[in-house]
Amino acid sequence: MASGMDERTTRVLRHIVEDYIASAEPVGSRTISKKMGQTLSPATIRNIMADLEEAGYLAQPHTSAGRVPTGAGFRYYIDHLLSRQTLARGEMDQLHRAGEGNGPADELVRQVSRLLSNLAHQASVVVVSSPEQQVLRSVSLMRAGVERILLVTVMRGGWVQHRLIEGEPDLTGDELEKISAYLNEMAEGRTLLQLRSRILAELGKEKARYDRVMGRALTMGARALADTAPGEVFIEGRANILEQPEFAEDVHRLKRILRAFEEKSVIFRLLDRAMESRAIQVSVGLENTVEELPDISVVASGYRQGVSSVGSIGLIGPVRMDYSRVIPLVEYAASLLTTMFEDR
Amino acid sequence: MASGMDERTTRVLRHIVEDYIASAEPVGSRTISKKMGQTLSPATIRNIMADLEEAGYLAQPHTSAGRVPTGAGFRYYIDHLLSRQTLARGEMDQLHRAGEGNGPADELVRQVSRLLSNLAHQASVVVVSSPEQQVLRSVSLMRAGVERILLVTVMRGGWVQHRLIEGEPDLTGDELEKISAYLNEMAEGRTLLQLRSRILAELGKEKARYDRVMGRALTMGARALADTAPGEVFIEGRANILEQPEFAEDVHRLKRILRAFEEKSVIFRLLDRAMESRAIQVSVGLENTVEELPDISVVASGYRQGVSSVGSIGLIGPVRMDYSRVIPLVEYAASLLTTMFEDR
DNA sequence: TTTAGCACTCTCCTTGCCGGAGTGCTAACT
DNA sequence: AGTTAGCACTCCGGCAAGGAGAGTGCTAAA
Repeated sequence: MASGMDERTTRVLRHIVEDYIASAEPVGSRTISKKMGQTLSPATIRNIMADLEEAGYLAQPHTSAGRVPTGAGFRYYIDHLLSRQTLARGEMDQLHRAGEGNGPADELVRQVSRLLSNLAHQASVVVVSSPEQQVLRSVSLMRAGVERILLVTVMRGGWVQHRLIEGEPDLTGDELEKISAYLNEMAEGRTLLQLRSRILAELGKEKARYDRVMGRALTMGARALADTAPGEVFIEGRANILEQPEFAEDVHRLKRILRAFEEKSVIFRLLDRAMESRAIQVSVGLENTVEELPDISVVASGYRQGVSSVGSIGLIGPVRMDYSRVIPLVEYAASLLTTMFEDR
Repeated sequence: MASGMDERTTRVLRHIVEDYIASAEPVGSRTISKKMGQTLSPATIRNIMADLEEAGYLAQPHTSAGRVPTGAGFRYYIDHLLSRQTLARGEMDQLHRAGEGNGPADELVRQVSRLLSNLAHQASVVVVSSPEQQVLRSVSLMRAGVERILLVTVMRGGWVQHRLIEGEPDLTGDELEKISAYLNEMAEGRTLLQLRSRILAELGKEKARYDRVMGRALTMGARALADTAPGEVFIEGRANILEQPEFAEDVHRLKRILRAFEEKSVIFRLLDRAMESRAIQVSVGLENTVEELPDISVVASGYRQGVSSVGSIGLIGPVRMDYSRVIPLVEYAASLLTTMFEDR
């Protein structure tokens, strides 16, 4: 049914969607007729529009307003009609500079995200997936208080994380260093997951019971890694979504989305499809997996550390987005993150 | 001039401010007369109101609206008329639970902040001042990539921080551990500031030139601590400010404040007065130090680690805030943070 | 000094009206 | 058979007029 449209019809659809993206207002037959160089009269366009409406791609807010693309309309546009804009040299450079600077990984990621947000006039989100699958570069145990030990892990790619181990009897500095060194050796080059199972395996062996350092290292490691860490979320450019009239007008909608931004789990759900897939993902309105936000779109792409995906970056905004511009932007940002983490 | 008001006048002012806080609408003489048990007629109240307006405490949006307190009116109310509400048992318990749980310090602070925001229906902000003045518990150097070393510092109170040292020639794991151990010993119990000057002092000495481990430790330490870290900002409950009609109506104002939330430095400027002082600080509208936000209030209080202030927590919202409730809330939250960091 | 009374002002809501934009349908045209 | 001109119709948005409501300032009396 979707492909049962002739070329003329799809051209009309394309113009409607693009005009609506630009103007945020229902678009009428007259406008489209002009835009297509008068080759068809408004009346003809109206007929076509009626067909498109019947097929579910357009809707009328009320009789005798213009037409507005539906979710399905946007979907069709994105899948079949979209012609991507090429990014301006300057935009690419800006993103590049943001990502290639010096500084800790999280800071750089934040900057890229923020810039992306400003360029797209949408809110930008980065999720860093739970580091379970990531390869460790080094770990260290540090004293963090009375009966508190901190396990710091640095991943390949420069990601730093720490977990608190509480209620651990005090150790001398020397002991702690030894245990730390032992764990570090065991960790390097393994993923967190691998490290955990390795520790559990070692714990079962005889030797662990007799070697004090080793025994302590293993039990502490096991405790620290027992529960999986949740991963992180960065949201930048919340203010930019006020640029979009759909949010500026409707406080209720704005509130819903701001609330969603405060729930990490919601953001995870929004972006997790993109995390797995290699290609860019666009979910339009109702398609997205989060019931609370049926009227927003997410454009996101995963980025990788070596071969394994470690997170994703994307934009969140109203369904009416300039996809032809926003999709290349997100793709470029994602590839930038991938290269950022490559040589680290 | 301020104290040149008789008790009756101030009572009227108080009622006006409180009514306005509750209703968000200009309040008229009739309302106040009723509220004061008819002891004075509306006409009398009107006279008093006229006096108050002349003195700068009230304003009329237009002839024949009611009166609205000015910034000065709020100021006077806060300084002289305010009677604090006592917190509900349940609210205190909630805050307590949020702060006394297990987990890393930043996580707990976030939770407290968030809860505070929800209880007050305002956005909540926590700043953690640059840790220069804080006492170190332990430090550790970790490998973080090719020619990258990570310096992790844990403060008393459980605050964790890390800085990247870039372009550092590679070391064997063993060397790194030794250097780390050496630095750690030197750091414990000192503030970052002290550690830095200590390092610089040692660097000058002869011995550093001959002892390889020591030399490297000192130069790396010096490099890592060369520039001061900026401190951190957590903002929670942005969505809650939409509860306030003044922001829900006025998109422009909302945008300004959301933008401000994305600039750490602005938040620092907003809260730094509170950081130094021991008492709670309330800055009303124009009083606050940030030109971009002349129409918002900040209620904030510093919290301490031992004797030195290490940050502050507060609320940001419209000038029309329920100070009698919000001030005790912020105070309690601040004292909670102080005790949280005490036994860590 | 307080208050009742009154005229006045201003906002806000409702109502009614008009113009503009857009549609659907029909009949004529190619 | 598809396309288009013409036309009647619908709906929104803006604007003006009018009335209700809330509140004020002033004056004169208590």
